Amino acid sequence: MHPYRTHYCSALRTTDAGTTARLSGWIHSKRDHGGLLFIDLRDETGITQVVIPASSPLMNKANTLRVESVITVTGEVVLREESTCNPELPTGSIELVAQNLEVQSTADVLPLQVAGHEHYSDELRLRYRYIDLRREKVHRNILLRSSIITSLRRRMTDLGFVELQTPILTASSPEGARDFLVPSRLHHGKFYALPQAPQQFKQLAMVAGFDRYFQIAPCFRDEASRADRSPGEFYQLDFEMAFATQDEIFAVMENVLSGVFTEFGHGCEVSQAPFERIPYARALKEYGSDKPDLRNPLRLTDVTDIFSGSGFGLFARIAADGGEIRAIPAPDVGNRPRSFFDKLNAWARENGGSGLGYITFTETGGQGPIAKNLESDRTETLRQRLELQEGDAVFFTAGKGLEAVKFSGTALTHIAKELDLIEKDTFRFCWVTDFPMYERNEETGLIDFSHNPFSMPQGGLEALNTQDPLDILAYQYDLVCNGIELSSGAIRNHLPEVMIRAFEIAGYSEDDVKARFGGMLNAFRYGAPPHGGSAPGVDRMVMLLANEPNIREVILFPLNQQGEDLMMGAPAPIEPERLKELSLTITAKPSPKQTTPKT
RNA sequence: GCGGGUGUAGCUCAGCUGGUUAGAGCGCCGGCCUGUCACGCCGGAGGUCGCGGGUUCGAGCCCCGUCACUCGCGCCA
Repeated sequence: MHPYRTHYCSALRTTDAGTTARLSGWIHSKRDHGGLLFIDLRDETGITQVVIPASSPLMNKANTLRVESVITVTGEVVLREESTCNPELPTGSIELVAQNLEVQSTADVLPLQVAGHEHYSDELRLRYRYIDLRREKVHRNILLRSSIITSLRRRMTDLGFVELQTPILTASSPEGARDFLVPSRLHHGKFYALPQAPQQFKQLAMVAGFDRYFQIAPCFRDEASRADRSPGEFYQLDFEMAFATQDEIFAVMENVLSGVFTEFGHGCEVSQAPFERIPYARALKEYGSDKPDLRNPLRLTDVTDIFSGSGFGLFARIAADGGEIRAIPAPDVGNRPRSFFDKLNAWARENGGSGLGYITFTETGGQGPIAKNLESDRTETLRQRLELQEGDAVFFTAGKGLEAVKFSGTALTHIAKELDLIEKDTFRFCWVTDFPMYERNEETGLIDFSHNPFSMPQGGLEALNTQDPLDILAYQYDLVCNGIELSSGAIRNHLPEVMIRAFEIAGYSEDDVKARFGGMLNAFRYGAPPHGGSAPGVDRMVMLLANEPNIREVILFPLNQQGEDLMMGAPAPIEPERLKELSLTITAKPSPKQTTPKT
């Protein structure tokens, strides 16, 4: 049809000079010099400068086009004069002199500009996501995501995993989050649920004799969002292995994630196998978190014994009350002004702590409000235990229970950031292992599963029958990278009697278990292999590799913080006929306070 | 559900201690320009200062309420 090859906008080089080329793309920018018009023509691959000469009959047509209009230009590839080359562009030594210009589509005045690096509100960007996605950075993120997923698939396949598709319309599952429900038209009054994870299906695939399964799996949870947690839906690299030990599962993840992070981590240092393994109990003790950030060189130290019965009454009382005093070393802060410590103290008060006491060490011993009241031999013991010197300081968090532990972890991270101690340009992975099987529900006081109810308890049936449930650990592990939880996984419980007993401890009767998970329970009665797996989050992986602080930057069409799609207008009310067909009635929204209806 | 931040032109923002006709950059429209590459120069249009109420001689600014967006807490194994 056309006598010329169609090129991409990044294709032409000096060697193409003299040939005729045909380029299609968006008008990235226009520079009108009166008698001479330059157009930067852009497609996904790059930009080529198009020139419309003074004498050209195309001038009028081209003049009326706004940026982001779509055109096809045919013309001669011409070498630029040396002084007019653009070294910024791979195509910068040639230009296309237009002989024909076809307008494919004109653009209205844009709500946001594609060229340039202007900052736009998320609301605007999401409403016009199709324009936003033309912009270089976010477009590159989405391409990166595609490459990462391709790489994950290849690496899993190379390790002998097969990709299977599990159902999207399924039954409600008990995994903790709220389900998205889908009303059934054919089954009056009944609902499907969208899967929070393919958990039960992948386990059933193991029972079905598939040895190694994986899937880039969509997961749905009706919970609030965070900057690193998109509302509604997200993707996991879901996988499961038959006859695998915990170490074998770790080895797969270490291989795949080390590989992917090295491949896409643009030179950042990446943890190599084996990743450090930190038992849950130790993670809380040393990091105050079940998501340790190994880039942080600081560790927590328990100094409760030093303050117990000491002259510093506040901490002595907390210790006597069963609380804990935790110390955070702050090396080389002796010359910081008082305001540095005051600022940290203020931060603590705003972030869930009652304050952040400290002692600074000088040649005359401990200084500061705490040191005034603490016996000097205790101060010295403290200094020695934390291996601190003159010019260093130590911060304290004090309190009782998990909340206090978590605050100590938050403070540990904050102080390291303030002191600029967090290692840069590196991906530090670790496993957090040996999660407790059960925990006490703070509200009800009853025993609850602390993580995945389908995990195998360590010690099996005997442990369930003989130990305090709160002491039982599970073969349950998290994969953490730079303090971000990438993945949860477990060796699963594949023994019906152990499963029934495990649920019994959490308050489910055998009949409950049969009613709710009958499918899986039955399956385990016909020969089930021991198995386990994990499911690292794809979105978070891409976030880390794209170095983006917000998960929306790596999702093609993300929902906003409230879980709405501003572009498509979702969620939306539906027609009364559809409700009727589904036998559904919408009642007024229950409201805790009286609100005036909008007019 | 709760707490913080933001809301001023199509967009990004400035706007002093409450004081005359609310500004800039980009974009848009018109004009000039043959070597620019985020072209340049000249001119122009464009505003319910999120919305409602209050205080005041006077409110973009202060107070109360409300809405939207966003960050965090709760929630999410």
